[in-house]
Amino acid sequence: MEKGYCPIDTFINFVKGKRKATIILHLKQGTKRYKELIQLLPDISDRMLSKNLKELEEAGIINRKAYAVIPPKVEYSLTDLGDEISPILKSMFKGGRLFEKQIEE
Amino acid sequence: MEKGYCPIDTFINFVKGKRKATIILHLKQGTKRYKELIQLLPDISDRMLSKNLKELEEAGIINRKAYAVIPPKVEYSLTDLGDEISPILKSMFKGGRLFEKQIEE
DNA sequence: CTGGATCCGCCACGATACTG
DNA sequence: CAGTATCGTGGCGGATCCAG
Repeated sequence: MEKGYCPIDTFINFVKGKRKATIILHLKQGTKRYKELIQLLPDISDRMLSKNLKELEEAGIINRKAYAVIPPKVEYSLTDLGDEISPILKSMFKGGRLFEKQIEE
Repeated sequence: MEKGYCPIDTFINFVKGKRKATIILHLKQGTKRYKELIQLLPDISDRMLSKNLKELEEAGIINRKAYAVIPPKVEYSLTDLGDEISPILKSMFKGGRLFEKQIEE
């Protein structure tokens, strides 16, 4: 992941893609299928969801489990690493609300 | 800041710009001048630093204090809001190290 | 149902040069 | 010293079509 940057930048690079963080929080609620995620994220395209899921998988944040059945069935869930970082996302969630609040003023 | 997204995305949008987060952490250490920041962030361009500083100022995260002297002197410091979110950045810092660790393996 | 492949527009970012 | 102006570039993200 690039050069000897600040770890914060590393973190952001893993999480910034479109709605990656939001995906993680949804998976924190439990295992989800592809279609369920699409419905939970109404403003994301197929292409972006699959791309983000693949990147999250490569980053070791989520597990991908495909069943060899017809029609296809794929389940996504958090890895241990995903569990470790989810509290950080939670605090970012709270932090984001601080900003939203001040925008209204 | 776009639509009714998840607050996490709001947070990321405020902080993602190249090395904005790193700037905040440096200012957490105390008031800094423009030139000091440039030296602390060796891989950032003038244009990016001034742009990020301006955005952070508009976001209410930092204060900009210019002195009408020659040569010019400008000091940057964190606002209360900047103080509030800095612990979140700290935890992102720790989270980033988790990723870096696993990259090596 | 779960994606991959392709094309394309837009914006963040980089490098350089210039100003009060 | 502390920026702004300008130009060029790469990659993110959207839309659409196709495949197993």
